[in-house]
Amino acid sequence: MTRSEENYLKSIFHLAEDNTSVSTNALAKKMKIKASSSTEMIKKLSEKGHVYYKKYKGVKLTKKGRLAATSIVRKHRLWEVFLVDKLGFSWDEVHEVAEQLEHIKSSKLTDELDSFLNYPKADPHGDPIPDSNGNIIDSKRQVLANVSIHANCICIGVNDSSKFFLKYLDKFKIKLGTKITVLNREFYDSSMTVLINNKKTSISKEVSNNLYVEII
Amino acid sequence: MTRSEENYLKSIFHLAEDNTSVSTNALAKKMKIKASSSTEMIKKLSEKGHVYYKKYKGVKLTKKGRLAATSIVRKHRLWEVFLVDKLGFSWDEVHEVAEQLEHIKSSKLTDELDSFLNYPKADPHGDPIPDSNGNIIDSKRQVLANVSIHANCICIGVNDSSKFFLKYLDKFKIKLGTKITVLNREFYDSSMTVLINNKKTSISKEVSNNLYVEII
DNA sequence: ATAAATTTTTAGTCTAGTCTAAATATTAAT
DNA sequence: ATTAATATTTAGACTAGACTAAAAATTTAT
Ligand SMILES: [Mn+2]
Ligand SMILES: [Mn+2]
Ligand SMILES: [Mn+2]
Ligand SMILES: [Mn+2]
Repeated sequence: MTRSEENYLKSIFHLAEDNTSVSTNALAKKMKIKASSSTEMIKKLSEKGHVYYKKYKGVKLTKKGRLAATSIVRKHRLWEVFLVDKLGFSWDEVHEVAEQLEHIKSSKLTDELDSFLNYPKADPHGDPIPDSNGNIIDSKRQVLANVSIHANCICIGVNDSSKFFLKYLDKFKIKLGTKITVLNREFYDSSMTVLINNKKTSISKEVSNNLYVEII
Repeated sequence: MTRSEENYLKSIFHLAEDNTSVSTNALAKKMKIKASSSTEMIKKLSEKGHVYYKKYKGVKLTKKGRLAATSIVRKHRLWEVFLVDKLGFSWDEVHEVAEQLEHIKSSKLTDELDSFLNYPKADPHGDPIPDSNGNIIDSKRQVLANVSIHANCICIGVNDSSKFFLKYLDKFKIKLGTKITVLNREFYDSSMTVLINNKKTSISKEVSNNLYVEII
């Protein structure tokens, strides 16, 4: 499998973790390539048995394709943990490097890394780490925006791993494990007033929609 | 820089660490490609200022090319240390994986890795690790074959990092740090009798030529 | 139900990196 | 100093993966 093939499979997986059908265009958009290119690659992946493909009907991962995809995701997230826990990277610095490291081919490496890191369940952004069979335990996470008033919750993940969002969170001292108490929600703009580190803070809907929390 | 360009520079470096001229053919042989391919790439590297090239006269690294090459070697060897010291790989398993890891682009990663590993001076095969400026402290290593009789020495490296040789050494419990006393040398086949771990062992010239030692 | 807009595919082109076969230059041998 | 052998370069072809432009299918709007 080439690096390019791996990236296509990973993108298809991310666009449809539930294994619904992914359109040529959606894939092209996600990968920042032209639709004609994704059509081409889809054909090749179909030949190789990684996806089901019917012209004009989009594409779905096969068992084999899904396993390949989750293997990449597993490596990506394990490396992110490594970078943060062992090398002192911050959570907004790891993604680009993990994009490279995820393509290293050595199951021994992946498994030893997993062990070295003490079998982490989630990456630095709270995303679950698939096991080597492609299984993902997805704790039904909910978004802060949907939490009812007066609830106490803990930040357990982010829905947007962009530098911009992560640095915003850093500024407000919000990280995984941070306790958040919902005080109020504005009808007008869906902004929320919350208590973080014993400080009242106002949070826009963009932010509350991108924070995963667990009620306690 | 593409992965391929990096591999060419690394090969040129290994063929001539002393920066003598490398022939098209030697490069092709080392990289297991055809001479025509190396000619092509040499031209491109020359365009980009990584090598000096005069038709029919072979190729030499420029300052810039040498720095690029040593950067790859630095990464290769640091990753090998990581794999052995942190992930429990044996010294005959690390090379293929390091061949992939050496192409990861992130100077922060490389430098943090170096720090995490406690600034190792040599990789698991005793090869020196270049610093980030491309400087290599090469302790003038000598080969066991050249050591005089009755000398006491310590194994500090191997000249052949192939699985075959490394596994041979494992079988005889020879590793970096192992003390070797030279007892005798046969005129006929240049084989040596040596004392290793208090056991008399006979060693062929192939082996003694591939073991670097330090006299104590 | 047709027409318009959108999505998807096809056809043809480009670059990187490889190859084979042929041409040319260099080196070694007579 | 020629000739033979070897090394190197050139020419032309191939594949992977991208692109643009145009054709075809599908979806949406009238
Ligand atoms: Mn990531
Ligand atoms: Mn992540
Ligand atoms: Mn190596
Ligand atoms: Mn090594």
